[in-house]
Amino acid sequence: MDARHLNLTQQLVHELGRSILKGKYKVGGKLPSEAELGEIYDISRNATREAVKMLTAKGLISSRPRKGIQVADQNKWNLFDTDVLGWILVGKPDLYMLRHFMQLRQPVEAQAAYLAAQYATAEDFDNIEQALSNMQLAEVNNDAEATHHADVKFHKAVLNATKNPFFIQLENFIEIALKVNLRYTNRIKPVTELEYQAHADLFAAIKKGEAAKAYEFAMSTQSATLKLVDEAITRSESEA
Amino acid sequence: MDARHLNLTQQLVHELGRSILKGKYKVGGKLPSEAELGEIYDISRNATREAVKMLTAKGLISSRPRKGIQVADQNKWNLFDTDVLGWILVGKPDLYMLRHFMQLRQPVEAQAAYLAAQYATAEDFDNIEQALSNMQLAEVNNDAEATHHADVKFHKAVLNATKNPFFIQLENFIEIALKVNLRYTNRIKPVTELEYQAHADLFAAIKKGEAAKAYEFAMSTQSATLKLVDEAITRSESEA
DNA sequence: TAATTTTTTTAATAACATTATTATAAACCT
DNA sequence: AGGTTTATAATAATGTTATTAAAAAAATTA
Repeated sequence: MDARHLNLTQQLVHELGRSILKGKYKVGGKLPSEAELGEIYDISRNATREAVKMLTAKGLISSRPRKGIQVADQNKWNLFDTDVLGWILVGKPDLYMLRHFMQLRQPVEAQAAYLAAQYATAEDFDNIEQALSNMQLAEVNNDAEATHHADVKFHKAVLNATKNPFFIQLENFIEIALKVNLRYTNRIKPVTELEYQAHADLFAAIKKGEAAKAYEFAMSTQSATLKLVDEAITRSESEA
Repeated sequence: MDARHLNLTQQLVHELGRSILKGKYKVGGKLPSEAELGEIYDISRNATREAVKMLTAKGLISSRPRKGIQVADQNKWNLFDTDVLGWILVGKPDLYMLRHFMQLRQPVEAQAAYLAAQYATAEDFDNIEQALSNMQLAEVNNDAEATHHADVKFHKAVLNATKNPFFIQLENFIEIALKVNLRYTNRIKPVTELEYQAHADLFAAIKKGEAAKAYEFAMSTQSATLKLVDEAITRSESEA
């Protein structure tokens, strides 16, 4: 799991980041002091301090003299940070989390499709098309992993085509959203067919520059998934 | 400008962050080495290193042995980080940047309104309503600053009402978007009337739980602004 | 109760040793 | 000779240790 090529600081950042998102350290609760952390993980205080600073920069913790290091309020967390998103996966994403992802993903994907139809270049078309053919191939071979991979690539390519740095930045968000989705796919969406066709239709609209149409395609696809998630939640709540 | 209560590390973080977003250090270009930075800003190497780590955590720079500290690719920047967003303002946001903001803001606000209509609590209603009355008062008094302040508060209250951490996190994004907007308001939108009414209509829909209606209200408001920005860009491009 | 002292913890500096990376040059093979 | 591999040296970050300063909470005292 842990890449050994990471330097000590980054190793500790990931260790603590994961721990916080797993709930080992509670929101508002205290972490061990600098000295103690250094002791526990057997690294110097300076390396420890650097890790603390990095986590502070990501909004996960705050550290003040005499108060020590404490987990910050969740609304301070930089949820769009690649690392933090990754740690969410390591944590315990549930159906509610999946809904949160989908609630944002829906309008983002739709608008991205709209913008892509307006701003995509020939290179973007190539990228999207390649992801698409990979997806088709993977589906024919019934290769779930390859399908997922192509899916991620497709959506990233669309985001890239928007030429909007905010949407491009959301690549990470979409990637993690897809991973969380994957985790629940069996439960909420038994049928994985027709995935390719929906993506192909979206691409066709983008390539023709039909922004409104692309928007509607993306919107309805995401809307369908969101509906499934809502239903799954309703189901699980009625069971309990 | 610089708050003196910030510690040295944070002061340097802001100094360098602003410099990078102002373009003083170009993307892919090199910053002074750790030792040099310490020399320049007259702080120790440890404090410098901590600042470098924080900026690394925000995706602005990367530092590797022998290569030195260099400005990372823009697509690595954590654009949704509060600090980074703030530094964008200090930089030179132009109409294109405003468009980028609006392109994302539009669907986010619309979806937020939709979700708020579903999930808002009595407390949320109070918060939104209070912002609304502040806005009305400010408009009557022709107090631009107070209007802006109430505007920010209104949109933050709506985002909060979604109960979705991702939307709540986007408070910063919306706040900066509004500030960038404000900077261009005179140029792109000479008439600032009817602001209150649009917000009041949106709140009414949210309070009645009419999600689809709230969505449409927000969408059309944002759409109108985006259109104005698009037109302003077309105008300025035809002039040049 | 209010002011003061103590104690804990981070903030900051300094000096030093290590490791990783890259450019350069030397050696080595066709 | 030309190209490839292999040492080597230079550079800059990485990491450690030690010490002092400042801040803030808690305990003590007037």
